[in-house]
Amino acid sequence: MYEIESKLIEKSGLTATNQRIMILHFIYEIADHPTADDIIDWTQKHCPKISVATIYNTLNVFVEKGMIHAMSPPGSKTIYYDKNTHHHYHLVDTKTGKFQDIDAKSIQFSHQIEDYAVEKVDVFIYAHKKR
Amino acid sequence: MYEIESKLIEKSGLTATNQRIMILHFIYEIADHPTADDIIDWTQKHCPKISVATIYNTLNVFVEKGMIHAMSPPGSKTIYYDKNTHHHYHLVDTKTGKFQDIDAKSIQFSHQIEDYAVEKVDVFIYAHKKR
DNA sequence: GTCAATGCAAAGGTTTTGCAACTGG
DNA sequence: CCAGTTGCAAAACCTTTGCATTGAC
Repeated sequence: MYEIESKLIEKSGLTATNQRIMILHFIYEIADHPTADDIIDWTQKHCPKISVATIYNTLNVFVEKGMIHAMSPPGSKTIYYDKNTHHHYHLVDTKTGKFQDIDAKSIQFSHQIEDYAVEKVDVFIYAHKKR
Repeated sequence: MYEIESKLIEKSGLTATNQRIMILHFIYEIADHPTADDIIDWTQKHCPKISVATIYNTLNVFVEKGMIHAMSPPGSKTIYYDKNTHHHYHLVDTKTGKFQDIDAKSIQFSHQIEDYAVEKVDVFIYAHKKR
């Protein structure tokens, strides 16, 4: 149980504690772009006495180590966490507020920005489903 | 003086008060992607006794009315304000942390997202200038 | 046994709110 | 005047911090 999570945590040089495993498990296997609050809710139900301090600290450590991704839609200050897999963008459904991963290949960049070395691109597409 | 700002405020059905004019003036004419804090600093120097409550309220009203744009780079919780002109994206210089507007035409979308009606696209490009 | 990780509660910073006072048309 | 706007201070909110305790190896 939780071998994947444990491995990932240890690979980053951290101790695979219950709290960390549960947080990572939630982000990787259960939640879809959760906020810190979502994570607090779920982990506190599934892990007796995990404290918010630990959760915030852990999330910061995970982001530092590159195990998860943090992002916030432009104009919002809410941070959403995301498993850090391949390169993808986000489609924001403006009706539901839900995120959807979309493939990076659906967007092409022309070489207009030639004197810059692009490191990372984050794209937020706000849209609603056509009836 | 400040005719442009006044017109814009009144066009949105609001009273063009000193406070509102100064806030809008700063965002439109002086600042480059300021934060709420930048706006507080500047307006309080140029407008006696403007309160933070008013500034925050005004910013929220301006955003609602579409007079300005609010955005926060993915992963950050700081909100930056921007004059709302034509459709453009942001190039984030990862060395300096500064934003730069880039033309929307430099990015093309393939029609992979056919069942969604796209309303708005926000693109954050993190890059650094080549040597 | 030792160092890292955790929990608690308090502090921190930012934004919002309630309400009374003010102001512009 | 009178609705809309503002200022003040308090509250709300979310996140971080300090420190003592616990837990992993």
